[in-house]
Order: sequence, then structure tokens, then C-alpha cells
Amino acid sequence: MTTDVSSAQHVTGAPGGVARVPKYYRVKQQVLDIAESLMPGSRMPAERLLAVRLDTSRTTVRHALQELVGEGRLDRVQGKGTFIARPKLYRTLQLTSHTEDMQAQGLEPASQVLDIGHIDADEKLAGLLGIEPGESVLRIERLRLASGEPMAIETTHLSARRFPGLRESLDRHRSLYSALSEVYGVHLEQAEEGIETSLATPREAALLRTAVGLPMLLLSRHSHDEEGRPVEWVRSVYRGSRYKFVVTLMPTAD
Amino acid sequence: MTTDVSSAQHVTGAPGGVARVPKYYRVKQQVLDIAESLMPGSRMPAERLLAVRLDTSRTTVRHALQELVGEGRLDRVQGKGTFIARPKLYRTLQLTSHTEDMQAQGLEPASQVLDIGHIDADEKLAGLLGIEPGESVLRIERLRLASGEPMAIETTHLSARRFPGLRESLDRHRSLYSALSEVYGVHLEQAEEGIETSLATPREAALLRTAVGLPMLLLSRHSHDEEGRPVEWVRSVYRGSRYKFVVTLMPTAD
DNA sequence: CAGTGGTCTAGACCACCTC
DNA sequence: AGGTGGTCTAGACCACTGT
Repeated sequence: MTTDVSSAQHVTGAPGGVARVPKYYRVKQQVLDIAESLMPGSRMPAERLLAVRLDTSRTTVRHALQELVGEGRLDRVQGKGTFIARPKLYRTLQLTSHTEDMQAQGLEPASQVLDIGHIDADEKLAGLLGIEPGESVLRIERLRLASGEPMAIETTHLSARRFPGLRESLDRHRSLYSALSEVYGVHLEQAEEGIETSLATPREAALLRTAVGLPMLLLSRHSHDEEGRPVEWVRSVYRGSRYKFVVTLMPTAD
Repeated sequence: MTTDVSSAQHVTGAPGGVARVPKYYRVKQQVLDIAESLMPGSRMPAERLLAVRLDTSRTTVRHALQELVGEGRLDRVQGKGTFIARPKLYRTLQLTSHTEDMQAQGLEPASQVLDIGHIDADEKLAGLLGIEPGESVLRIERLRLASGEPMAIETTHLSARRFPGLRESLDRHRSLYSALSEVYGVHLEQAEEGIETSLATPREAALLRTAVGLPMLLLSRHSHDEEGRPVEWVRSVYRGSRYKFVVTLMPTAD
């Protein structure tokens, strides 16, 4: 009925407060021990069973499981169970298209258009694309798949005036980047890519088949052509528990 | 006493299951409305008060607050309250030292050595540094500060045999990289940097003055010299709610 | 229907900060 | 002492999956 006073307290000793270890965290280690003794894909004991075995409440077990899911070690599926996850996938950051990128890694690339249409640029978007606020922007929202698995939600923005008919050209080309190159003669020369964490919204979670509130990797790419003019602004959301990004750094030329 | 049956359910309608919105998520939006009406640094209403005002339990309020903290919008301090957070800081990924990096952004760089010593290379570390398993490795663990604020925990690994006396040379140089250059004539030419999410361990949380389980950005840098030989392997943990990384991409030279 | 995970509640007690 | 956030419990009910 009441809290277990005999455990989660005064584990530190150090007045600096260097390491408080709550009970759920010790439970997490115990759960991890179980997980590491199983193969990817196999099922973990049910939450209610773990609670009894580890002498704790289901709430505390779920707290521990939640972290392991966030770290990409476990997958939970409602109605079915909790399973050992497969290892993280790598994604190299390059100035190439999704299609080329996936093929280079031996994965089957696929895209599913979630939404495509024109919107009016607000001040921020106009600044990013080098146009005036209110001008029309082509917005393409796609679900990116790698070998059938939902990987990311990618939202691309381009000036509608600069690339007339792009929406129609898309169907006839392998990728957006090849359409830009072959139809408009635009070659991407440089991009800044921002990387930060975010938490899955209900919509993102549903599309990426994951849970609301899980850590995600949020990438925003701002690409420029050979004259340094901005071409596109892209916002992509990846499952943080499933992907790891790799970038090659060279000495700065200054 | 029992769950509020009249709310969190059947919000979707769509059989595809495109957007389940739990109650805590709506509470989060309400809390966000309050937060956005306040200035950074000001205090939010107490959790128990929010629970009454928003007609929910403290548990649900805390779930909502937890996500906002994870997103870097709020800061919680035990015993004091919950406060509006300052905006995220940017960190450019370059092949430069922490010291140069901070100065370029007008921040006051500082480091605090948490631990320094020699360890025996395991198989993985030996492979990364191009040495034999069991060879001695200099391991430097430092807390990186930017204008007094804890920013990251950085753990650097270098071959002890290749850089004899490095530990002592460190005190006489501005940074590790300048010591490598001036004492050993080693210049870093290229590095691969991996970026992924992780969750704060109790130790990391204490050192970075944040909470256990919050999303972190985990960077691992593998640097090479002009001959392509591996020089260092670095693992850095940043508060995900506080930092955003920026990298410049150029066309691949293949 | 039974079993699994998902959400929510009410309340207890601990740890920390300020007065 | 009294307020704040931090942890934990026991239990209810919902949603989904399989038999």
C-alpha cells in the first residue's frame, strides 16, 4: 500500500549528490539481464509477471521497460507482448537522395506520399527559401521506408515559382534530386543539417509504428545550389531508438 | 477513484489508427499554453495546483511536464519548482577543439577533469585505435562547460604508447588537439562522427544537472591523422533538451 | 474470452529548498 | 514548518491480439 522505505534511499552517501539510483533503475538492470539472455524477436515475460518476480509494482516495471524501449533494446506491441529489439540501423549523412542512400546500404528504398500541396510561406519559411512571405511553396510530406520498415517522416519545402510543374515531374523521375537536376538544371552543392532530439507526437507515433513520447531524432536540412541560393528546406523525423547517424568531418577551410 | 471513461477514448474515428490522443497529451498542450505566456526563468504553477485546475491527477500532470522537460521547454528543480527553459544552444560539428569551438560562439569554454588514467584496451577499443588488445590506453573523462553551464561529458581515448607523456603535456597546452600538434606533430585530417539518442544514467544526470532518463545526444568521434591512422576515439554525452548540432554537408567525392 | 500492453487515479512517503 | 518536485504503490478500466 505504501512506498518501500527500505530501498530507493540513501544509496549515495556522497554529499555532492553524485548518483541517486531509484528503484526503477535497478529494476531496469534486472530486466536488461533477462533481455540479454534472449534473442532478438523473442518475447519477454509479461509486465504483471515481471512485477511479481522482481517484487515491485507494475508501474515501476513499466517505467523500467519504457526506458529500455527508448534505448532501442525492447519493442512493445499492444495486445501481443514485449519483444527483444533488433540492433540500430546506420544512416550516413550525405548530400544524396533517400533512394541512392538506401541502395548504397543494400536496403530496399520506398516512399509513400502522405500529403502534397501548396502552402503560403510564413516569414521563417520565406527566409529559408529566399522568397517573399506569402509566396507559394510546394510542400511534400512523405513516409520513408527501408526494406518495408517505416523509417522517417520527411517534409520537403521548395519554391513553387522557381520549380513550376515540379509536382507533376516527380512521378517521372527516380527521385526529387534527379528531377531538380534533369528538369531544372539545379545541382545541390552544399547543405547545413541540424540534428536535435524531439519526442514522438501521436501522429508521428502512429505513422512510424512506435509509441507517443519516445525520443526521436529531428533533422532539418537546408540545401543550396552552386550559386549558393537556397533550394529546399527539409524536416525529417526518425525513430531515435532505431537509427544512428554518421557524418564525415574534414578540416574547416578558413 | 476510477479512470475517466468520458475522455481519452475514440478521438480518432479513423480505423487506420492514425492519431490516438491520450489525456496527458491534451494536458500537455494546456500546460504549454501556460508556459508560452511566461518568460524564460519564471516559475510555473505547482504540480498539485495544475492537477486541480486542469481537472486531472498529479500523475497525469507529471507525465505532461516530463515531456515538456524532455523537449527543453521546462526545467524542474526539486524543492524549488518548475521553470520556463531558455532556448536550445547550437553546437557546430567541426574538426576543432572544444576550446576553439566555444570561443567562436562567444561562449566561455571550461573543462573539469572527472577522471584520467590508463586502461587496457578491449577488442573493440583496440580496433578503433589501431593497437593490440591489452595495450595501454590513456582515458580522459572531462566535464565540458559553456559559460559555467555543464554541457557534456566527454571521454577521450588515445594510444598510450604512441603519445608518451601526453598526460603531463596536457597541462602546458591550450587543448588536447594543440598538444597533439605541437608535441607529437600529429594533425587531425578526418573524422567520422556518429550521432544517436540515449537516456541519461543516474551519474550523467547528476553531473549535467538534469534528470535520470531524459533524452540525451550521444556523439562518438573517430579521428584520423594525415596518413589515415586512427588517433582518438571520443564518446560525448550532451543534454538533448539543451543542444542542437549543425553540420555542413558537401557533395561526396566518389 | 483470456491475455497483453496502455492510460489514469488517489494517495503515501521521500528529498530538497526556503522561510 | 511548509512548500516543491521525485518515487512508488495498488488497483481500475481501456485497447488490441489471439484463441
